[in-house]
Amino acid sequence: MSNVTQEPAETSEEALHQAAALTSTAVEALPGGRLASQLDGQAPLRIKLGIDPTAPDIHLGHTVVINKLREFQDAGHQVVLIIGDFTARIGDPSGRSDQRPMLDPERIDANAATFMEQAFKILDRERTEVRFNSEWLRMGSDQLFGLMSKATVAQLLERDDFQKRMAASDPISALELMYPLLQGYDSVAMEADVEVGGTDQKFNLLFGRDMQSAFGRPQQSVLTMPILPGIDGVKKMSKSTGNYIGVTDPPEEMFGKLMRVPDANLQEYWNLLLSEDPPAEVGPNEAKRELGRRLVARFHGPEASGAAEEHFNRLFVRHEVPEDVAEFEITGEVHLPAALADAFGISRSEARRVIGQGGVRKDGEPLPAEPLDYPASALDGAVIQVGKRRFKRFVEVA
RNA sequence: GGCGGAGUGUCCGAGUGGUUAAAGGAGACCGGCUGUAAACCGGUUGGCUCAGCCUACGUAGGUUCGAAUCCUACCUCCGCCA
Repeated sequence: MSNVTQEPAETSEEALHQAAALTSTAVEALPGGRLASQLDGQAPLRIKLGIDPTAPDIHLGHTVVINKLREFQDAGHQVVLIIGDFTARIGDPSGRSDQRPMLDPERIDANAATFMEQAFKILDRERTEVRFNSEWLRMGSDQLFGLMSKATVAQLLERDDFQKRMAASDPISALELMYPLLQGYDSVAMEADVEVGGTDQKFNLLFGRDMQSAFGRPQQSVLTMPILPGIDGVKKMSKSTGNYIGVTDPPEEMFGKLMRVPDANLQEYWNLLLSEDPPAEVGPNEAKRELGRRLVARFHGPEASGAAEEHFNRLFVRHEVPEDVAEFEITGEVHLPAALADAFGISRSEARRVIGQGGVRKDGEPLPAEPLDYPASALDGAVIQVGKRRFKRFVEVA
């Protein structure tokens, strides 16, 4: 029992080499040297990634970690993808400054399904085991109490997120306190050898080790990956802050969003998403374009990438109307604020404001603040544009 | 269980009876400059049948000519004591 956690006396040259390669883009690999000695064993390692299906879409931030899993797969190891359908009901407190609402089960299931679908754009299906953690976490209270006795409140409160919240007098629910215990138990149940996550997951990942040792299991090693900033270049990429690029974003949108990433973040984006340095000999504009081409090609295929760039040039370099603009049907007398509200999903008041600011164009020409009413025939076939990137073709119908 | 504090717009945060749709900041949006970058500059940022009207300051009532501001109850959160 006691010798399972002991490191072998010597680690082979080859294992050291492999470990170095696998940890090259990681921020930390803990504990030091453990991965190398694990790699020395002949059996494939079980690499765990826990995912909370709180949002349906994978964005580029997630792909940093998923890419790492792929590297492990390519080296012959087994990935265990854990869909946190049970833990999602609690909500991971990591990086949170407030409580999360509990999610309902149907939403979680739907999210999990699309999430997996998207993860397989990167992962090798053959070497991926997908499990839902409700499978083992939906336990009886006896077992749950046993689990809870393995950790102290002090340990659970140690984490930075909670310290901050307490300092700010923000609430922490007892349920949230349970999160690391449950996630840690995932590692026990799945016999994880390695767990991968963002640096914001460090506490949870390390807690998994504590749980494993509490249950007399060998302890996993932990790999933390850098957090990709969102397209604002500042905050962590996430759906809720709206600064994300989704894996399923249409090609033009993905390309466009990548072009909006601040130059200062280029290096980071290249390193984390392509595992390369940006080309030194070209300027930031071209480096960003190349980033866009490659990523669009990865998720949508090479043809899509060319089309996306062309679309970008058309709209933002040549300031032309996009090729295919969705149509919006109008009839009779058109009250512009109302039509814009319906066509673009904004309020009528907002529509009025934008018109007043010269932000609404008809076939490229700004519309004046007056009049607000037009006969449908005057707008028939015209491309109406709000701001720089929202377009609708108005079409008169009888 | 007792005592005390707090709940304001997307978020943070001023505001303690009347020019308060509510200071300031962040974010977002529009425009300018550009490489749709960032930075910077200007404007906007509750809704609507828009020179007016309606709805809003935890919820429900009440006092008052008039309330985000005072009173009562309730809900939620925080702290201290037990």
